[in-house]
Amino acid sequence: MHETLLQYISQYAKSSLTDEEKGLVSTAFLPKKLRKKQYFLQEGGVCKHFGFIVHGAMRQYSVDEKGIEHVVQLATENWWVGDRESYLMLTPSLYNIDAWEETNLLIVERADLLNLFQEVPALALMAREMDNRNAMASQRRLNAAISFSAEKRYSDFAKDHPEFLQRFPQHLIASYLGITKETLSRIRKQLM
Amino acid sequence: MHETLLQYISQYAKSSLTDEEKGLVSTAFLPKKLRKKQYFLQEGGVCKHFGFIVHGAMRQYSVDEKGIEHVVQLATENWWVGDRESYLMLTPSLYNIDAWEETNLLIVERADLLNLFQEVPALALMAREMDNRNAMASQRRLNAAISFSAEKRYSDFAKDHPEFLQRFPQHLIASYLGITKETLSRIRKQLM
DNA sequence: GCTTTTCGTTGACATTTGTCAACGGCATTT
DNA sequence: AAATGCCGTTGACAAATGTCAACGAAAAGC
Repeated sequence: MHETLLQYISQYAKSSLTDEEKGLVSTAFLPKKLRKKQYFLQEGGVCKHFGFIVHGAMRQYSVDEKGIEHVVQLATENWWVGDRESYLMLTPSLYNIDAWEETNLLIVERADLLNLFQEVPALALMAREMDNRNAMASQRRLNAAISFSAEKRYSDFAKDHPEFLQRFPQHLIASYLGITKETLSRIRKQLM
Repeated sequence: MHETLLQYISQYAKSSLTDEEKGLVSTAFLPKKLRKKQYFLQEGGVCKHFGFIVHGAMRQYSVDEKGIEHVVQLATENWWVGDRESYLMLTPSLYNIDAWEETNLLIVERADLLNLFQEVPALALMAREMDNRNAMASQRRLNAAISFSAEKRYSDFAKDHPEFLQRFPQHLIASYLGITKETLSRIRKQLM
């Protein structure tokens, strides 16, 4: 169960873990199973855990005044879930995070993670690497949102994340791209 | 000249610098003056410096196939400028960064900054704090881009950054919000 | 196996936003 | 003072996208 995570850490930290470090990590990250539609975090709640997806698929989204859901993130195996702002500031989250498919997570508590960063340097390195990747991805997505047409956003997405097209229904993809499901349906039709 | 930066660092690192550390920082950060419209970074170039704005106003933007500029960031006093992706990956940047007003910067080279992080722990702390703030701001802006109408994006922006309304012309604000200057003009008219 | 939900599509129409051209005001330059 | 360029606004119109309703197919639940 923890093997995937341990391998993931050494891969992104570019260094391997000692047996002791592996033990520390395995102790702090607890397995958790989520059923379909089950919440990992609900709007208004404080994000006190981060989760690593071992198997499954999840989404993070906000809900507007009209009750419409807006997907800010889709995540499958080997992705991290959690709301960074709420986690860092201990403020109520603006987002919901739930399981789209039945999902196996390894979750870690805030305090434990902060300790682990001291004890397992590779984990801190990995976290920094993830932060950087996340920052770069956000910048690109933001630029796409203000610069590109819905059609280009979709074809870029399909090129960059073909696996998501299989994994998530079109209305979630549409929401992620900031358009309605009807518009996405028409764009796809036109791309043939 | 360096006073502003030194104070900024201790403020965000929540710790003060020794005289030796101040010396190291002051040596590594070189003053640079940019005239209006002068580039700090051009598309295709690799971002080898980061800049701290002591006085002035700048913008970061991409240019699409039609030659239209899309502003991804506006920055004034006490902001950092640079393209993170290019800086981290040493790849050609997708963005231009230039001075909107005459600007005084303190710039630091990649290698020097990496060394400084070892020698001045407070600087590394500050950088981490900036990374976190940047990540939170990106998440919010992304959510706004896919969730809110142009009108709401503008009024939120006006509430959060009233100083920018004075500092930058409307067509730059419009671009930052992902709309045209005509649309922004009409939105403003309607908000009265 | 049957029922219920979810999903994707389509049509008709409304709304939002963009495009293009023109104009006047204002500041800067010469 | 005149000329120039930049800026914000407006009108007429076009294009993109959203809304609402309906339908059938597929999947999920019972």
